[in-house]
Amino acid sequence: MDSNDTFDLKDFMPYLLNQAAETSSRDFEAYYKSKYAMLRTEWRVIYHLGRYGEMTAKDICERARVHKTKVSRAVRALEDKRYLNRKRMSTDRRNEALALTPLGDKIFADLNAEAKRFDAQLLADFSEADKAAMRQLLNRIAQL
Amino acid sequence: MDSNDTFDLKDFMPYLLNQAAETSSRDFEAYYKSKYAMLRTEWRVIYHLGRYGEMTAKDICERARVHKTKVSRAVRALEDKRYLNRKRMSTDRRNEALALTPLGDKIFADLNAEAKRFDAQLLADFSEADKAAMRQLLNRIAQL
DNA sequence: CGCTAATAGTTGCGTTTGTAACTAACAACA
DNA sequence: TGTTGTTAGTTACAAACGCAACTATTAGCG
Repeated sequence: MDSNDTFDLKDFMPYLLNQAAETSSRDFEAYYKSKYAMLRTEWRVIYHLGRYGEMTAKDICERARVHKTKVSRAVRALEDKRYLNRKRMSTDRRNEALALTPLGDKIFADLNAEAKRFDAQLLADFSEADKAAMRQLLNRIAQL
Repeated sequence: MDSNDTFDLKDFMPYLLNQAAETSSRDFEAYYKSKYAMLRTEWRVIYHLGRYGEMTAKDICERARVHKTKVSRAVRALEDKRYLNRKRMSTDRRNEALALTPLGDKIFADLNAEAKRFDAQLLADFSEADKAAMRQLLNRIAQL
Protein backbone atom coordinates (compact mmCIF):
# COMPACT_ATOMS: atom_id res chain seq x y z
CA MET A 1 0.00 0.00 0.00
CA ASP A 2 1.66 3.20 -1.11
CA SER A 3 1.03 6.85 -0.51
CA ASN A 4 -1.24 7.13 -3.52
CA ASP A 5 -3.75 4.96 -1.76
CA THR A 6 -2.99 6.08 1.73
CA PHE A 7 -3.81 9.61 2.57
CA ASP A 8 -2.61 11.48 5.57
CA LEU A 9 -4.81 11.91 8.62
CA LYS A 10 -3.94 15.57 8.45
CA ASP A 11 -5.86 15.71 5.20
CA PHE A 12 -8.87 13.97 6.65
CA MET A 13 -11.26 16.75 7.48
CA PRO A 14 -13.14 15.08 10.34
CA TYR A 15 -9.84 14.41 12.07
CA LEU A 16 -8.58 17.93 11.57
CA LEU A 17 -11.85 19.37 12.78
CA ASN A 18 -11.74 17.21 15.87
CA GLN A 19 -8.21 18.20 16.73
CA ALA A 20 -9.00 21.87 16.23
CA ALA A 21 -12.21 21.56 18.22
CA GLU A 22 -10.46 19.91 21.13
CA THR A 23 -7.58 22.34 21.20
CA SER A 24 -9.88 25.32 21.02
CA SER A 25 -12.24 24.07 23.72
CA ARG A 26 -9.62 23.00 26.22
CA ASP A 27 -9.01 26.20 28.11
CA PHE A 28 -12.57 27.44 28.27
CA GLU A 29 -13.77 24.02 29.34
CA ALA A 30 -11.22 24.02 32.15
CA TYR A 31 -12.54 27.41 33.21
CA TYR A 32 -16.20 26.56 33.74
CA LYS A 33 -15.36 23.09 34.94
CA SER A 34 -13.11 24.27 37.74
CA LYS A 35 -15.04 27.42 38.63
CA TYR A 36 -18.60 26.10 38.49
CA ALA A 37 -18.19 22.31 38.32
CA MET A 38 -20.15 22.34 35.08
CA LEU A 39 -20.18 20.01 32.13
CA ARG A 40 -20.27 21.15 28.53
CA THR A 41 -23.97 20.50 28.09
CA GLU A 42 -24.69 22.50 31.24
CA TRP A 43 -22.79 25.45 29.83
CA ARG A 44 -24.74 25.17 26.62
CA VAL A 45 -28.05 25.13 28.45
CA ILE A 46 -27.02 28.16 30.48
CA TYR A 47 -25.96 29.88 27.31
CA HIS A 48 -29.23 29.29 25.50
CA LEU A 49 -31.32 30.47 28.40
CA GLY A 50 -29.09 33.47 29.04
CA ARG A 51 -28.91 34.49 25.42
CA TYR A 52 -32.44 33.78 24.23
CA GLY A 53 -34.50 33.72 27.43
CA GLU A 54 -37.04 31.23 28.70
CA MET A 55 -37.50 28.11 26.61
CA THR A 56 -38.19 24.39 26.93
CA ALA A 57 -35.71 21.53 27.04
CA LYS A 58 -36.91 20.48 23.62
CA ASP A 59 -36.07 23.88 22.19
CA ILE A 60 -32.55 23.58 23.53
CA CYS A 61 -32.18 20.11 22.07
CA GLU A 62 -33.05 21.40 18.63
CA ARG A 63 -31.08 24.60 18.73
CA ALA A 64 -27.94 23.01 20.17
CA ARG A 65 -28.39 19.64 18.49
CA VAL A 66 -28.00 17.73 21.74
CA HIS A 67 -29.85 14.57 22.68
CA LYS A 68 -32.73 15.01 25.09
CA THR A 69 -31.28 12.74 27.78
CA LYS A 70 -28.18 14.88 27.94
CA VAL A 71 -30.26 18.02 28.25
CA SER A 72 -32.51 16.40 30.81
CA ARG A 73 -29.56 15.58 33.03
CA ALA A 74 -27.97 18.97 32.52
CA VAL A 75 -31.20 20.70 33.50
CA ARG A 76 -31.45 18.68 36.67
CA ALA A 77 -27.83 19.43 37.56
CA LEU A 78 -28.35 23.14 36.99
CA GLU A 79 -31.54 23.06 39.02
CA ASP A 80 -29.67 21.36 41.88
CA LYS A 81 -27.09 24.14 41.74
CA ARG A 82 -29.92 26.74 41.79
CA TYR A 83 -28.87 28.16 38.43
CA LEU A 84 -32.28 27.65 36.84
CA ASN A 85 -35.95 27.09 37.62
CA ARG A 86 -38.48 25.01 35.77
CA LYS A 87 -42.21 25.42 35.71
CA ARG A 88 -44.75 23.29 33.91
CA MET A 89 -46.72 25.14 31.29
CA SER A 90 -50.46 25.33 31.87
CA THR A 91 -51.15 25.35 28.14
CA ASP A 92 -49.55 21.94 27.76
CA ARG A 93 -48.50 20.25 30.93
CA ARG A 94 -45.92 18.10 29.16
CA ASN A 95 -43.74 21.13 28.53
CA GLU A 96 -41.75 22.94 31.12
CA ALA A 97 -40.44 26.44 30.78
CA LEU A 98 -36.82 26.81 31.86
CA ALA A 99 -35.42 30.09 33.09
CA LEU A 100 -32.22 31.18 34.78
CA THR A 101 -32.35 32.30 38.39
CA PRO A 102 -30.63 35.57 39.32
CA LEU A 103 -27.64 33.47 40.30
CA GLY A 104 -27.80 31.75 36.92
CA ASP A 105 -27.85 35.14 35.24
CA LYS A 106 -24.65 36.12 37.00
CA ILE A 107 -22.94 32.94 35.94
CA PHE A 108 -24.09 33.38 32.39
CA ALA A 109 -22.70 36.90 32.37
CA ASP A 110 -19.37 35.67 33.65
CA LEU A 111 -19.12 32.75 31.26
CA ASN A 112 -20.27 34.77 28.31
CA ALA A 113 -17.64 37.42 28.93
CA GLU A 114 -15.04 34.74 29.46
CA ALA A 115 -16.04 32.98 26.24
CA LYS A 116 -15.62 36.22 24.37
CA ARG A 117 -12.17 36.63 25.83
CA PHE A 118 -11.10 33.07 25.02
CA ASP A 119 -12.39 33.43 21.51
CA ALA A 120 -10.51 36.65 20.92
CA GLN A 121 -7.33 35.15 22.31
CA LEU A 122 -7.69 32.02 20.21
CA LEU A 123 -8.00 34.04 17.03
CA ALA A 124 -5.58 36.78 17.96
CA ASP A 125 -3.18 35.94 15.14
CA PHE A 126 -5.87 35.60 12.48
CA SER A 127 -6.77 38.35 10.06
CA GLU A 128 -10.35 39.52 9.83
CA ALA A 129 -10.59 37.91 6.40
CA ASP A 130 -9.33 34.58 7.74
CA LYS A 131 -11.77 34.66 10.62
CA ALA A 132 -14.68 35.41 8.34
CA ALA A 133 -13.67 32.70 5.88
CA MET A 134 -13.30 30.23 8.68
CA ARG A 135 -16.73 30.90 10.15
CA GLN A 136 -18.34 30.67 6.78
CA LEU A 137 -16.67 27.39 5.85
CA LEU A 138 -17.36 25.83 9.23
CA ASN A 139 -20.99 26.82 9.07
CA ARG A 140 -21.33 25.14 5.73
CA ILE A 141 -19.98 21.90 7.13
CA ALA A 142 -21.89 22.11 10.39
CA GLN A 143 -25.15 22.50 8.53
CA LEU A 144 -24.84 19.26 6.61
CA MET B 1 -27.90 42.27 29.08
CA ASP B 2 -28.05 43.30 25.46
CA SER B 3 -26.53 42.03 22.26
CA ASN B 4 -23.46 44.19 22.61
CA ASP B 5 -22.40 42.13 25.56
CA THR B 6 -23.83 38.86 24.40
CA PHE B 7 -22.28 37.28 21.43
CA ASP B 8 -23.78 34.52 19.40
CA LEU B 9 -22.72 30.92 19.87
CA LYS B 10 -22.34 30.78 16.11
CA ASP B 11 -19.50 33.23 16.49
CA PHE B 12 -17.84 31.20 19.19
CA MET B 13 -15.12 29.26 17.42
CA PRO B 14 -14.93 26.26 19.79
CA TYR B 15 -18.67 25.76 19.38
CA LEU B 16 -18.56 26.04 15.61
CA LEU B 17 -15.62 23.68 15.42
CA ASN B 18 -17.41 21.16 17.57
CA GLN B 19 -20.54 21.27 15.49
CA ALA B 20 -18.57 20.91 12.29
CA ALA B 21 -16.47 18.11 13.76
CA GLU B 22 -19.52 16.18 14.87
CA THR B 23 -21.36 16.61 11.60
CA SER B 24 -18.35 15.59 9.57
CA SER B 25 -17.53 12.54 11.71
CA ARG B 26 -21.05 11.16 11.93
CA ASP B 27 -21.26 9.05 8.79
CA PHE B 28 -17.78 7.65 8.85
CA GLU B 29 -18.10 6.80 12.52
CA ALA B 30 -21.32 4.94 11.81
CA TYR B 31 -19.50 3.02 9.12
CA TYR B 32 -16.67 1.54 11.17
CA LYS B 33 -18.87 1.20 14.20
CA SER B 34 -21.46 -0.95 12.48
CA LYS B 35 -19.07 -2.84 10.21
CA TYR B 36 -16.25 -3.58 12.66
CA ALA B 37 -17.71 -2.73 16.06
CA MET B 38 -14.88 -0.26 16.55
CA LEU B 39 -14.54 2.88 18.61
CA ARG B 40 -12.91 6.05 17.40
CA THR B 41 -9.66 5.43 19.23
CA GLU B 42 -9.47 1.95 17.74
CA TRP B 43 -9.80 3.37 14.26
CA ARG B 44 -7.05 5.85 15.02
CA VAL B 45 -4.73 3.13 16.25
CA ILE B 46 -5.43 1.06 13.14
CA TYR B 47 -4.77 4.10 11.03
CA HIS B 48 -1.41 4.90 12.58
CA LEU B 49 -0.17 1.34 12.31
CA GLY B 50 -1.47 0.96 8.77
CA ARG B 51 -0.11 4.25 7.60
CA TYR B 52 3.22 4.42 9.37
CA GLY B 53 3.94 0.79 10.27
CA GLU B 54 5.04 -0.78 13.54
CA MET B 55 5.22 1.54 16.53
CA THR B 56 4.59 1.62 20.27
CA ALA B 57 1.48 2.71 22.13
CA LYS B 58 3.40 5.72 23.37
CA ASP B 59 4.14 6.79 19.82
CA ILE B 60 0.47 6.63 18.99
CA CYS B 61 -0.42 8.66 22.06
CA GLU B 62 1.89 11.43 20.98
CA ARG B 63 1.07 11.46 17.30
CA ALA B 64 -2.68 11.27 17.82
CA ARG B 65 -2.75 13.25 21.07
CA VAL B 66 -4.76 10.61 22.89
CA HIS B 67 -4.41 9.65 26.53
CA LYS B 68 -2.50 6.44 27.19
CA THR B 69 -5.35 4.69 28.96
CA LYS B 70 -7.53 5.16 25.93
CA VAL B 71 -4.85 3.76 23.66
CA SER B 72 -4.17 0.90 26.06
CA ARG B 73 -7.79 -0.17 25.97
CA ALA B 74 -8.05 0.28 22.22
CA VAL B 75 -4.97 -1.89 21.71
CA ARG B 76 -6.41 -4.63 23.84
CA ALA B 77 -9.72 -4.49 21.97
CA LEU B 78 -7.94 -4.69 18.63
CA GLU B 79 -5.81 -7.56 19.86
CA ASP B 80 -8.94 -9.41 20.96
CA LYS B 81 -10.37 -8.91 17.49
CA ARG B 82 -7.09 -10.23 15.99
CA TYR B 83 -6.45 -6.99 14.15
CA LEU B 84 -3.02 -6.45 15.69
CA ASN B 85 -0.18 -8.19 17.49
CA ARG B 86 2.08 -6.89 20.20
CA LYS B 87 5.57 -8.04 21.07
CA ARG B 88 7.79 -6.82 23.86
CA MET B 89 10.98 -5.21 22.64
CA SER B 90 14.19 -6.90 23.73
CA THR B 91 16.06 -3.60 23.75
CA ASP B 92 13.74 -2.23 26.41
CA ARG B 93 11.23 -4.63 27.79
CA ARG B 94 8.89 -1.84 28.88
CA ASN B 95 8.04 -1.07 25.26
CA GLU B 96 5.93 -3.18 23.03
CA ALA B 97 5.93 -3.02 19.27
CA LEU B 98 2.45 -2.99 17.78
CA ALA B 99 1.77 -4.24 14.27
CA LEU B 100 -1.33 -5.03 12.24
CA THR B 101 -2.08 -8.63 11.42
CA PRO B 102 -2.94 -9.49 7.79
CA LEU B 103 -6.58 -9.19 8.83
CA GLY B 104 -5.81 -5.80 10.34
CA ASP B 105 -4.19 -4.75 7.08
CA LYS B 106 -7.34 -5.58 5.17
CA ILE B 107 -9.46 -3.59 7.54
CA PHE B 108 -7.11 -0.66 7.35
CA ALA B 109 -7.27 -0.78 3.56
CA ASP B 110 -11.04 -0.76 3.65
CA LEU B 111 -11.34 2.02 6.21
CA ASN B 112 -8.70 4.12 4.54
CA ALA B 113 -10.49 3.92 1.21
CA GLU B 114 -13.77 4.62 2.90
CA ALA B 115 -12.33 7.63 4.72
CA LYS B 116 -11.10 8.99 1.43
CA ARG B 117 -14.55 8.60 -0.05
CA PHE B 118 -16.28 10.26 2.91
CA ASP B 119 -13.83 13.11 2.83
CA ALA B 120 -14.36 13.70 -0.88
CA GLN B 121 -18.10 13.61 -0.44
CA LEU B 122 -18.01 15.96 2.52
CA LEU B 123 -16.05 18.55 0.57
CA ALA B 124 -17.69 17.96 -2.79
CA ASP B 125 -19.11 21.47 -2.95
CA PHE B 126 -15.93 23.21 -1.86
CA SER B 127 -13.46 24.77 -4.26
CA GLU B 128 -9.83 23.70 -4.14
CA ALA B 129 -8.95 27.08 -2.72
CA ASP B 130 -11.55 26.76 0.02
CA LYS B 131 -10.32 23.30 0.95
CA ALA B 132 -6.73 24.44 1.11
CA ALA B 133 -7.62 27.49 3.18
CA MET B 134 -9.65 25.35 5.51
CA ARG B 135 -6.89 22.84 6.15
CA GLN B 136 -4.38 25.57 6.73
CA LEU B 137 -6.54 27.46 9.18
CA LEU B 138 -7.54 24.33 11.06
CA ASN B 139 -3.96 23.21 11.35
CA ARG B 140 -3.03 26.53 12.88
CA ILE B 141 -5.70 26.13 15.52
CA ALA B 142 -5.03 22.45 16.14
CA GLN B 143 -1.39 23.15 16.81
CA LEU B 144 -2.00 25.56 19.66
C1' DC C 1 26.42 -2.22 43.65
C1' DG C 2 22.23 -0.05 45.59
C1' DC C 3 19.11 3.58 45.98
C1' DT C 4 15.96 6.91 43.83
C1' DA C 5 13.65 8.66 39.86
C1' DA C 6 11.59 8.04 35.52
C1' DT C 7 9.07 5.53 31.88
C1' DA C 8 5.60 2.15 29.31
C1' DG C 9 1.72 0.31 30.01
C1' DT C 10 -2.42 -1.46 32.96
C1' DT C 11 -6.14 -1.43 36.23
C1' DG C 12 -9.75 0.26 39.63
C1' DC C 13 -13.13 3.38 40.44
C1' DG C 14 -16.25 7.02 40.03
C1' DT C 15 -18.38 9.94 36.37
C1' DT C 16 -20.44 10.67 31.96
C1' DT C 17 -22.52 8.92 27.96
C1' DG C 18 -25.82 6.38 24.63
C1' DT C 19 -29.69 3.46 23.84
C1' DA C 20 -33.96 1.87 24.75
C1' DA C 21 -37.72 1.52 27.54
C1' DC C 22 -40.59 4.03 30.36
C1' DT C 23 -44.33 7.72 32.35
C1' DA C 24 -47.40 11.39 31.79
C1' DA C 25 -49.98 14.40 29.01
C1' DC C 26 -52.16 15.48 24.89
C1' DA C 27 -54.18 14.82 19.91
C1' DA C 28 -56.98 12.70 16.49
C1' DC C 29 -60.63 10.56 15.19
C1' DA C 30 -63.91 6.63 14.91
C1' DT D 1 -66.23 8.46 24.85
C1' DG D 2 -62.62 5.33 24.02
C1' DT D 3 -58.80 3.83 21.52
C1' DT D 4 -54.55 4.59 19.22
C1' DG D 5 -50.67 7.43 18.29
C1' DT D 6 -47.51 11.18 19.45
C1' DT D 7 -44.85 14.11 22.20
C1' DA D 8 -41.91 16.06 26.44
C1' DG D 9 -39.19 14.52 29.55
C1' DT D 10 -37.12 10.75 32.77
C1' DT D 11 -34.83 6.59 34.13
C1' DA D 12 -32.26 2.06 33.98
C1' DC D 13 -28.49 -0.20 32.41
C1' DA D 14 -24.46 -1.03 29.99
C1' DA D 15 -20.63 1.00 27.63
C1' DA D 16 -16.97 4.39 27.55
C1' DC D 17 -14.21 7.80 29.74
C1' DG D 18 -10.82 10.40 32.93
C1' DC D 19 -7.98 10.30 36.67
C1' DA D 20 -5.03 8.42 39.96
C1' DA D 21 -2.78 4.63 41.68
C1' DC D 22 -0.47 0.64 40.40
C1' DT D 23 3.31 -2.93 38.23
C1' DA D 24 7.32 -3.80 35.84
C1' DT D 25 11.39 -2.24 33.82
C1' DT D 26 15.14 0.82 32.98
C1' DA D 27 18.17 5.03 33.90
C1' DG D 28 21.04 7.97 36.71
C1' DC D 29 24.23 8.38 39.81
C1' DG D 30 26.18 8.24 44.58
